[in-house]
Amino acid sequence: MPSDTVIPIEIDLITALEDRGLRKTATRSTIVARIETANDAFTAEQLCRDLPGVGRATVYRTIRHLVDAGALCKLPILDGAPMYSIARVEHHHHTICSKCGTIGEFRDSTVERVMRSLGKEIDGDIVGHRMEIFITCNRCLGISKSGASIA
Amino acid sequence: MPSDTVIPIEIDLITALEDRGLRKTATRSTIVARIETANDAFTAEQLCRDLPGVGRATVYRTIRHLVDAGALCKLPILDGAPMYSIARVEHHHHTICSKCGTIGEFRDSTVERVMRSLGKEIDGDIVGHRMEIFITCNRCLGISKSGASIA
DNA sequence: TACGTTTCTGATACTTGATATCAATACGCG
DNA sequence: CGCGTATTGATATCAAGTATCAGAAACGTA
Repeated sequence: MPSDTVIPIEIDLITALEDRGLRKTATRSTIVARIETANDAFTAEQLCRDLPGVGRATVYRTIRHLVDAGALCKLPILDGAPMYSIARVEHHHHTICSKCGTIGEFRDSTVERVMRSLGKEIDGDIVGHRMEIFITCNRCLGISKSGASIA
Repeated sequence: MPSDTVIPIEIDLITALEDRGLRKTATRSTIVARIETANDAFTAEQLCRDLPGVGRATVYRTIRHLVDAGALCKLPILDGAPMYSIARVEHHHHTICSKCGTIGEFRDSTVERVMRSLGKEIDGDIVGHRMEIFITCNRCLGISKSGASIA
C-alpha cells in the first residue's frame, strides 16, 4: 500500500534560480526545460550532449546553482560522474541497482526515527544523513531469472 | 556504553593480496605498510604524495586490488576524490564532518533492522546498503563555540 | 643457484570530468 | 532606449584516474 508515497512537489526550477537573485535567461530556460522533462537522474555530461548549443561551462554552472538552491539533489553514485535529479520530495533516500545503475527513490519514516535515536552515539551534532540501498532491480531480476513477470 | 564497539579485526593486507594469487613484492609491501599505519581514511593521491618512490599507476592498481579483495572499503565522499579505509569491522557506517571532512565509523543494529523491514517497500532485491551521517564533529563545535570542552 | 616464464612496475601519454578566464553578449531596470 | 551588470561559451587549464609497454622483479623448477 505505501508504494506510491512519492509526492511530486513540482518545483519551478527557474523560479528557484530567480529567488536567488539570478537572471532568467534563454540559456537557463533551455537547460531547465531539459531537466524538467527528464524522468530519470542525469549527469552533467548527459545534459551537455543533449544540449549541443549550450556551453559546458554554463551547464555545470547552472547545475551548481540549482543544487545550491535546493532544487536539484546530487545523487549517490555507484562510480563515475555524480548524478542529479529534481528534488521533488521533502526528504528521501535512493535505491541503486547494482546491475544496471538505475536510481530510484523511497521514503521511510523509520529511517528518520533511527537517526534521532542515534544522536547520543554520535560524536558531534547531526546535521543530515543519507542512505543508499543497493538492489538488484526487478527488471534485472527478470533478465537473469529468465521467465519472470516483466515485459 | 556501546561507544567502543569497533572491533579491530586486523587484516593482513598482503595476505589478502596473496590469497588472490597476486605476488608479494617490495612495492606492495611499502604501500600496504603506509596504509596499515594510517589511522584515518586516505585518498589515492595522499598515498602517492606520501610514497614518492612509488608510481601513481601502482598505487591506484594496488588500491583497486585491495578493494576487490574486500580488505579496503571505499568510503562515502562529500565531494572530490574517493577515500579508503581498512575494512576492520564486519559492517558499519560513516560519519562525515561537514566542516572539516573528517570521517568516522559507527555501527548500530537498528539500522540493520530497518533494512530488513524495508524489504517489502523496495522494488527489487536488496543486496546492500550504506548510510552516511553528516555531522559537525566535536572538535569543530569546540572551535566555533569557543569555550567548549575540547583541548 | 641459475633459468625461464609470468607478473609487476613506473614513466609517460591519454581520457574524462570539471573549473578558470575573459571578450562578447544578453538582461532588465529606469 | 540605453546603460550597468550578469551571463555566456570557446578555450585553456586542472585533476583524478587509466592504458601502454619496455624493463625489472618474483618464483617455481631443475
